[in-house]
Amino acid sequence: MRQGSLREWNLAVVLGRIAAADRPPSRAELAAGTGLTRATVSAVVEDLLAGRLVAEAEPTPRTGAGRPSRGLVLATDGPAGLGLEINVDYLAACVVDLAGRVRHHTVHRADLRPVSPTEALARLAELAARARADATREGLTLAGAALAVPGLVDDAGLVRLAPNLGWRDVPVPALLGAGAPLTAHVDGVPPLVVDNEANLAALGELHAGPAGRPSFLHVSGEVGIGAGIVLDGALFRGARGWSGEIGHIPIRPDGPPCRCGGRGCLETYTGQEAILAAAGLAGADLPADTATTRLAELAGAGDPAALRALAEAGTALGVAVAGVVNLLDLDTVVLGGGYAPLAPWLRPPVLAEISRRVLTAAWSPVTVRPAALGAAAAAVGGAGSVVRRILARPAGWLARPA
Amino acid sequence: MRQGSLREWNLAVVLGRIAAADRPPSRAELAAGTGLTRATVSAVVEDLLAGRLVAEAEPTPRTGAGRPSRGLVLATDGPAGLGLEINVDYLAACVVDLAGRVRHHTVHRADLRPVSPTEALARLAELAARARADATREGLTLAGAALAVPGLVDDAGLVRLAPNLGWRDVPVPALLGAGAPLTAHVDGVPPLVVDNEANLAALGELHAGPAGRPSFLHVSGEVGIGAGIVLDGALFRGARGWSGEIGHIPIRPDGPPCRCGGRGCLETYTGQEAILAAAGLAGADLPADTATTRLAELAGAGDPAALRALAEAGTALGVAVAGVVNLLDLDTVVLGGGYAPLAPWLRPPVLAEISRRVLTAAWSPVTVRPAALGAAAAAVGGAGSVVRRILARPAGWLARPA
DNA sequence: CGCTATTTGTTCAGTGGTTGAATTATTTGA
DNA sequence: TCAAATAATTCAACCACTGAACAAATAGCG
Repeated sequence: MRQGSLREWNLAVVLGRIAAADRPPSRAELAAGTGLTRATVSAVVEDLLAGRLVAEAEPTPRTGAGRPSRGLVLATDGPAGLGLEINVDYLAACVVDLAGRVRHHTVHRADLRPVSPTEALARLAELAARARADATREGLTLAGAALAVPGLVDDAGLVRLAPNLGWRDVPVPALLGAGAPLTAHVDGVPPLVVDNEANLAALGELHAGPAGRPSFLHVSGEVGIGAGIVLDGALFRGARGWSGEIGHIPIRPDGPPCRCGGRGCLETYTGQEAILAAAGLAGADLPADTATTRLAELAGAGDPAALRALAEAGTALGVAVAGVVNLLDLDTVVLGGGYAPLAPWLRPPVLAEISRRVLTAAWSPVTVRPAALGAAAAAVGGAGSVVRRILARPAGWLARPA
Repeated sequence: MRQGSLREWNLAVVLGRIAAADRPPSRAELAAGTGLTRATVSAVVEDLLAGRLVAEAEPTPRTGAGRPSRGLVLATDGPAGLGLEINVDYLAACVVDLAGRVRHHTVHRADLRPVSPTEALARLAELAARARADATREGLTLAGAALAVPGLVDDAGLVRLAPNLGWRDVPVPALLGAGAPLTAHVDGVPPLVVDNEANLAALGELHAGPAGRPSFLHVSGEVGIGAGIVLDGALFRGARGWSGEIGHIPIRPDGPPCRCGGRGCLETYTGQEAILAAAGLAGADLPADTATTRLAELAGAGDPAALRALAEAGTALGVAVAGVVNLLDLDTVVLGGGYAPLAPWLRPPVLAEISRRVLTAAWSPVTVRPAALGAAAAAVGGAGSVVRRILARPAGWLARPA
């Protein structure tokens, strides 16, 4: 560790406190909270103010005796993150500022399966350009972009396999034109990172949820089933970045064959297609989200086939989730993606399996809840991950060439 | 971060490099490796030498031109860790020095099930006293102790549940007399930490194995089945410290009932008792380790019942492990505890299930290997965790009152 | 044997960043 | 109007790292 690292570290510590506080903290409060002296905090805050990462809040009318403190808030006219998402039946773009507010959000519904990767990415680039224009108009500077894809992605942004999209070895950053205005690498990170949809959705849930360092499993039920694993407040990506393939956890070793080559995988019981088929909606040939909405309506109306399909799917999901909870000792499971609207019916059987199968459930219960973020959660999560990177290491942003 | 933290950090960085190096590094090499100047490294090393954490190695006869370098090694007469273990059929104590060498090791075989916790811990205290005397004779200073228990342990060292030992809510630190000579808290950590046997065994494997930041699953097959999860070179304990309960992952949701209340848990297929019963060794009433040895002999001799039992157990284990590997994207699975001697027969079916069920196995193979540490791996791992704590934060040790 | 090249480790003035106390700024309450 | 109280800044001191110069120790070579 060099000498200058000290200042870098303290920039991150102070900025992190400002971000985590529930009300704008003063310099004095930051000093008390961090253990640094007020002199040091003042110097650090001066750097942050100069770099447009924080701003002084409007003075609050009533405080008490003494010189009034000036609260510090995250800047809403500084850097922002661009979040993009390609999924089977929609494209999305959004912009999130440092404070975590969604400042722009577009969702474009269309079945992407018959479309070539090149064409799909061209359409996405259009959405991105519009988002960028919007951001510039509001005085924001895009600091980077994250693209969510429903598949396995390697470090270079190559989409190795996106089965439900029919993609294989698609070099996304090159095709997306590397997002012309984002060409500068900030702090060694490329301007566009491509990541798995489930990972980014879990990140979104992490930052939308309560503060702290939670551990939870975010299950994303789309055509496939992905999971994002958050451990101690950090996304766990696995040795090669391919963690979370929960869809192929074996439920019955001799169950129906799965396209992965195994038998009785979770996906054959709880994948979107399996649920819809069991509910008698298979032939309808509706777009996936419409079909899910329809299923929720039927279940709400008490349709027996729908209720039975959801109960069975929930039980299979519960078996898999119970194994994960036993293994990782998680206290929360989040139902996201296509499962979020179905949560009222999936939750009871999942909870039942957990309480049957998790050793420690008796002492400390496991929470199962729908995702806090709605549509295109992965896009929002991706945009959030961009600004989080700046919050975690502000020195890199402050030292940028521009 | 205070100003002094800089030095604290650099002490840890330099000490870590010395520990990780495969041959004693010189101050100059450390400077080149860390990016610090030689002046700084010299100052840091002086502190470490004064604190008896490192020592200068014997000068090597041949070097080349220039002033000969003086290699630095971890001290073997400084702090050491005491590792203790209570299991169903043995007690163990060992002492590990900073360099990771086992300087003392005693295993005392006895069936602990009919013995009261108080009596068992009294016997263990005796082993610990002997280990301590040995350590003192060799010039070592015990810096702390870790006790491995086959059960769920909370932060305060209370054993909530050790089913195979028949323990429930046993306040171990109080009963062990808190190990009289270890009463000082070093750096906020109590002198005795109690932890799960599988966790400590995994830690032992982590440090005995190759350097780096590996991610692996260490499966410990004793009477119950526990697993220690190492992610990015760190043990993952879970939200409440109860991770790794792999024994109750569901294999067949409608399989035989398990004492946990669920059905078809892994333990009902691959627990020690289940394997022995399937091999026709159930009635023999041998101590567990003897029975395992006998089973290995039978399998080695080609006994059909033994081979069939092991193949079936390995398949069930493989199903569970495949799910874990899919979920966490691990590249290594270690067979430890009672599984280590059976690894030649368990490995093929486990590998077969992994290659059938793990999506990414085709691109990057998963290694399945027996544990590197032998008997009482958890005791060695626990002792190692004590000295690792010092290596990770040497300033705390250097600043100790004594 | 003496000289040079070479590499290691130490010394020392210089610098960046934190520290602690004193000082200034701004408000409330008597 | 003034004292009390709290917030923020200023400034000399200090700590740890930096860079360059220097001393130490060895190999190679004539």
